[in-house]
Amino acid sequence: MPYFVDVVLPIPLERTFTYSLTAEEVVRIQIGTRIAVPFGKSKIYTAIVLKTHEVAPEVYEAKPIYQILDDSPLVTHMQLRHWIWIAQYYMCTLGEVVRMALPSALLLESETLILRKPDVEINDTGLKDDEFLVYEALQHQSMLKVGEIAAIVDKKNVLPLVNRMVKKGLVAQKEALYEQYKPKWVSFVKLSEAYQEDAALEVLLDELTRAPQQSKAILSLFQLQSESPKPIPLQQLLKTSDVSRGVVNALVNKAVLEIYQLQMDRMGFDGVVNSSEIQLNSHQQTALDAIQESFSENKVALLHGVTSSGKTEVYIKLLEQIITKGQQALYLVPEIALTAQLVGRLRNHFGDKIMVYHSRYSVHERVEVWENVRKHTDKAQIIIGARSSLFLPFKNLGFIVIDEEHESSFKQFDPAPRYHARDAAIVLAALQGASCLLGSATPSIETMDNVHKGKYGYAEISQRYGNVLMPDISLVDLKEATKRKKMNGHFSERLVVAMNDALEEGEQIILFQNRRGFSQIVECTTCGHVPQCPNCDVSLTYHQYKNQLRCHYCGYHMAMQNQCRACGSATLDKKGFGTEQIEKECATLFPKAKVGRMDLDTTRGKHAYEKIITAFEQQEIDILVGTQMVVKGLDFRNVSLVGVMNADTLLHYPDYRSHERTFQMLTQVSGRAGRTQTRGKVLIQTYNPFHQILQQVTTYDYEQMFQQQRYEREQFKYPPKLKIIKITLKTKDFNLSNDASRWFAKALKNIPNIIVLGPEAPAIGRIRRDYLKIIMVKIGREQSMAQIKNSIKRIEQSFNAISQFKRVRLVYDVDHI
DNA sequence: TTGACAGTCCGG
DNA sequence: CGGACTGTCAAC
Repeated sequence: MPYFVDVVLPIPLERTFTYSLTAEEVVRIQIGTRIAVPFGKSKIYTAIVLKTHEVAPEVYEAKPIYQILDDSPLVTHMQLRHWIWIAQYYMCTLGEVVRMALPSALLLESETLILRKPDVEINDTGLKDDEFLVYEALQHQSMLKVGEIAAIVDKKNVLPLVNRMVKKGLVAQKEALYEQYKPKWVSFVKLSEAYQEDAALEVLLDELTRAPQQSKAILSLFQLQSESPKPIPLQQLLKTSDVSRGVVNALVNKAVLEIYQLQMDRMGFDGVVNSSEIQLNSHQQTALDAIQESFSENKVALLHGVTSSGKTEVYIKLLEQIITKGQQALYLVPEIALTAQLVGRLRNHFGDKIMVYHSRYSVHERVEVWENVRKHTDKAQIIIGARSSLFLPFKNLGFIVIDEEHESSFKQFDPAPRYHARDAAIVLAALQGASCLLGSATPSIETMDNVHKGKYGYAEISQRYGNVLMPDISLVDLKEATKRKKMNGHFSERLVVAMNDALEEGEQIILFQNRRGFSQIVECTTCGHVPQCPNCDVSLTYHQYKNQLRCHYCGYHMAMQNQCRACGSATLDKKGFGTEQIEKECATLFPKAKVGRMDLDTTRGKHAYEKIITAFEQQEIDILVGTQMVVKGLDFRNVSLVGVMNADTLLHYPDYRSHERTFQMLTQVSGRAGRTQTRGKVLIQTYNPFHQILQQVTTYDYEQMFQQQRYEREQFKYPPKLKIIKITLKTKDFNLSNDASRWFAKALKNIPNIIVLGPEAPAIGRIRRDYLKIIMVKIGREQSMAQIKNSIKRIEQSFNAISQFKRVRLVYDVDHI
């Protein structure tokens, strides 16, 4: 009887693929097992088993699989169900979800290797230049990867070259699968069996009197043993005793010591746990009760607590309860907020019951977290992570908390799946029967709307922890200040005075400059020419750290020019009002103060971010100038003044969320001020001091902001009243992009009960040589999303049946932010 | 997404 | 005419 297996491959194809299995293989495979399968002419991919059966495919012959990769399934049923939901809801393929979900080290792919043939003798004249280059390289290395060959001969497509050489019998080709994950082994030392008894030991020490280094090593070992019963790493012994590895080796040869290996996780925690019980104040306790009440009704709950009201303590209480029940918990944070501060605080409380998971981790570290979660080890009781931690193989998930719920970085933008981690987390919680808590000082309109509809539970903390007062926020009218010539660069007189006061008191200052003005462009002051990206419709931006001009969208870069490309004059000027400029102005205005800067440029390295934060915490920096980054959940005790350089760029951002986002951002950044007894001060510079949103920020009127925004969204047909699907068409041919997008929009308009807007060219009309067109589809809440998505997919099929449209790529973004 | 294959463009 | 490049199609 033949057996078959249906699998999903980590590539953007709708279909599943069927392979044949032997009777012996079929018993080793379950749903969720990884198997390696040949795909196409030569590639081998990792696939996930969806089902095994005995129905032979009719129109093709199934290939046999290559290899079974797991003894037990790597992916749980629950995960697969969740992933299928994501693929369906966000209109992408299951394969794309799989690629995103699995750490890349678990997704082995074959690589073509080019090998030297041992006994090939060649007269060099028979070889072409590039062939000779490859041949020569192979005399030094026994094998080369395709990419390496491309680098050697400096060509993009080297496959024809390789094929030619294989045909000539110069080289051989091989497909190899790499096991990318290598467990880390650490050496430990212990005393041999024979010397465990005291008598034997005494004899030994006597013998070693003439080998002082060796006895020093033994004594250090004793010392370490007495300090802790844990295994003693070899490295630690060497360090404590300060003897060389040779000395230890000698003892091993004498059979006094033994060295053994243990597999270690790359991430350990060896700090001190301060498990003193957390005491909630009455506001926190009331909130906790309300949350638990919602949970008992199986509702998602929102914790709406003003900045520094102590939301984290409430989370910790709930986390404690979950892990005592023997369940796992997930603590989701926006990518940027993964600061050492939060992790440190939770580690301090929970010790090594916590693991952290996010994209800055190496592939190895990610596999370790994956395995610990899958086995539900003690270390993986609580996972703190960015959005991708939703995809971990939880066994018994009891609780998800989504901190800073309103953050738009929870929505994935570029590669599919374009999912919203908050929404996907709520679905995951429902699947797993886990409770789900959203936390924010400035909840999103969507979430608050769900509260008002009674769909979500609600808890509020309106007092700051320790009854610290909310900062005093005032607006500074830039128009007025400019008219009266009271501006000094980008600083109003009021801001300068306030800063001087703060500095005199020895207090710290944060200056917030939003990202819009971050990048510097280069302009010729003679002819006005600004260097453009050749592939995209954007100006190149200047990057000081490499003295380069770069494109944000495609990565194109060139060296900084000395002369204008258009007119040849050497009058190039760097323009743009970024953090760097503010930093410079600060240095002139406040020569005695130490100024630090935090933006994309200065936080490039792995630890750069932490370094700046630490320097600021330890008050080595007086004034911190930063972009959005400074807004996120940081706790600085000594900051008494926050200055917002210009609120208007935030406000006038052209999308329906700009007002909501301005409120959130300004409220959050204000929250950085005055976290101790002195009342913090916030100065917001703006040309529109009478703008509603700014007024609402100064009066902390969330409710009014919410009511007004919800009303506006309803009037102008935006979420939460309606759902939005953004469809982007990309193609290299401008006319085609017009024709195709018009055709598509026209077809969409035949779907009843939806609103179709566009096609329209986005602000940046061309990226990576592709012309872009955008069509927005708005769907009423009462409509069936699934049905409408099906109709859209059907239109896509007819679209693709038109031959000229085949080279237009379609991108769906459901719940576009 | 990848790779093979066909069609097309370009310089010699 | 070969080589490089582009578009199109199938993959189990």
